[in-house]
Amino acid sequence: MCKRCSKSARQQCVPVSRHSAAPASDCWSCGSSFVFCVFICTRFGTMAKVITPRHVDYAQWYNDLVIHSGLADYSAVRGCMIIKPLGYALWENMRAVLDRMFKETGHVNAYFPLFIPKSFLSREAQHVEGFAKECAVVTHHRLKLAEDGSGVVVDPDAKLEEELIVRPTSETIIWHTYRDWIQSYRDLPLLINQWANVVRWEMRTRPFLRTAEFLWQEGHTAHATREEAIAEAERMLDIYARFAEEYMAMPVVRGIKTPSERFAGAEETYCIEALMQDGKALQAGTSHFLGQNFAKAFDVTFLDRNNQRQYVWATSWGVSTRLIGALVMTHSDDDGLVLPPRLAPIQVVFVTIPTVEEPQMSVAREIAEKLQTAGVRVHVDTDDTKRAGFKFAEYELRGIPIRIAIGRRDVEQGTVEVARRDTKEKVTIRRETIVEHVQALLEEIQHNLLQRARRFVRENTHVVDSFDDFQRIIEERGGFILAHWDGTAETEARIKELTKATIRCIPLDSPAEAGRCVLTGKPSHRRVLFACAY
RNA sequence: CGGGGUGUAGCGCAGCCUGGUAGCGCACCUGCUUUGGGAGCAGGGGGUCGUGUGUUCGAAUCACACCACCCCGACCA
Repeated sequence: MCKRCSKSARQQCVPVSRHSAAPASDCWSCGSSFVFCVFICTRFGTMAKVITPRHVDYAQWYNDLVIHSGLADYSAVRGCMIIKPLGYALWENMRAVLDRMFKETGHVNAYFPLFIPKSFLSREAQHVEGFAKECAVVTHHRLKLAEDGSGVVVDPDAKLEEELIVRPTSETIIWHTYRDWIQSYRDLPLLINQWANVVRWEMRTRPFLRTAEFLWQEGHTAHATREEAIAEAERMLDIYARFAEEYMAMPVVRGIKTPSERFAGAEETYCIEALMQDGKALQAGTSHFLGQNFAKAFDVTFLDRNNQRQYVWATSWGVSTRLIGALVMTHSDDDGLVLPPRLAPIQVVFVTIPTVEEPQMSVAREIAEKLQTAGVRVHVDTDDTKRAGFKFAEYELRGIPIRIAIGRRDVEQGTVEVARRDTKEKVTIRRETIVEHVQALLEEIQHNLLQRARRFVRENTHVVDSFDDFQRIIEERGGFILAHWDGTAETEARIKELTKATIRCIPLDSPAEAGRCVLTGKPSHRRVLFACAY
């Protein structure tokens, strides 16, 4: 694709080599040098999947990877994606871990309607303002056959009395319901979570990162005191951060949002921010202290121990399938996905060489069974229509942490070849030691991914004191910038205008430090985290 | 919502300028030979050329309109 004239790059003939970058060249149409993706010709052999290398075009790499790895597919509906079995299995694993963490902290699951009466969205002014522009609206409830036989049309007689909004989030309908559920301090706290889909009619979409419909969980809690609600919001943020680091191997910065980045209707928005490989930040989860805003809008009160009527205090918190995008952009490389073992749907895959020959298959099955008994998620490839080399590339593309290859020589010598996805290293080991070796290696890969990602964040976090440096770093390298800010929305907006960087958060662990605003020079008492964001 | 671009086989593209009834690579199917990093050879199947109207003896090709999608901005978990 040419950035200037938008023509596709002309196909070029390049011998098959997954490991050499696709060459860039001048645009064949307009002659500019903005071409950033040249297709690799397949004439020289099977070149099933082509992924644009990251250094050529990071956004294209991401799109190629999501499609070719089998995470997701484009759909017939604009802005909506199909989550394929691999992507969905990842989501199921994330959901299982988070669900357990929620339940361990006393939360229970429930399900509220997809449709929300329009009038509900008129209740909390700020909240409405935040979502009104991107809502899908249901106006009719019936179709009929067109009179000219051309298909079906909306039946004008089936107009809804009150239009329904497809939920962009469920605060309104949930708080409408909580009004009936909460009478007394004995009904509190109310700790409910729901796993659901939501719709936000976005202008521009990207697989997993921003789609019109997405899957998420939304927790909605009610509390008797302000302090308890704040503690809840912080506790859930902590769970998100722990999940990101311990399971996704993705380091995050915990912080609070500035007023301009705050959730519509919240008094305080907490967030975890992650840094992607291209130096852009990604909000990976949010937790909100909603104060009494929704309690007041929906008149949710309780009688306390002193028989005093009070409004309840609220929180809401969520993570979405966006986490899959975050996972991809944290660990994956030019050869495909790299999945952390704790979330990988398949942790170890067995490939026999040649294809499916005995006794290699029997050996593979035997070892696989031992691993499975030891709690490892394994897969034995029994497909006899593809060759070993093809399978190697395919499983690397799909991010499986460990591949075990068994050939004739291995059978003779009582060995197997173990290859790890994160470093691409291969070792030949004795068959008897396989279970211990694999278990240790899975742990090491998990650990290595986190360490590698932490190093990346460390090397791309810059403490900056002059606006010149600020601009230069944002332009040349990206990454996180820790700088002083005078605390005003005007300065925040001005910096965004000049650099496209926004305040991602005010880090919770940032120490008090006297300084001067990087733009205005006005006094500041702590550094905030800036970055260009997704 | 502004600016640009593209619609031809499942995917990626050529053909269009200069109208004559559609082609290439991959994928797919069959057979043989291969098999320690995306196999080779031979044969084969598949397309109302985005939609509509017009010009013409004749339209993938020219004109107009419409639709869809993509990219770049503004907006956003």
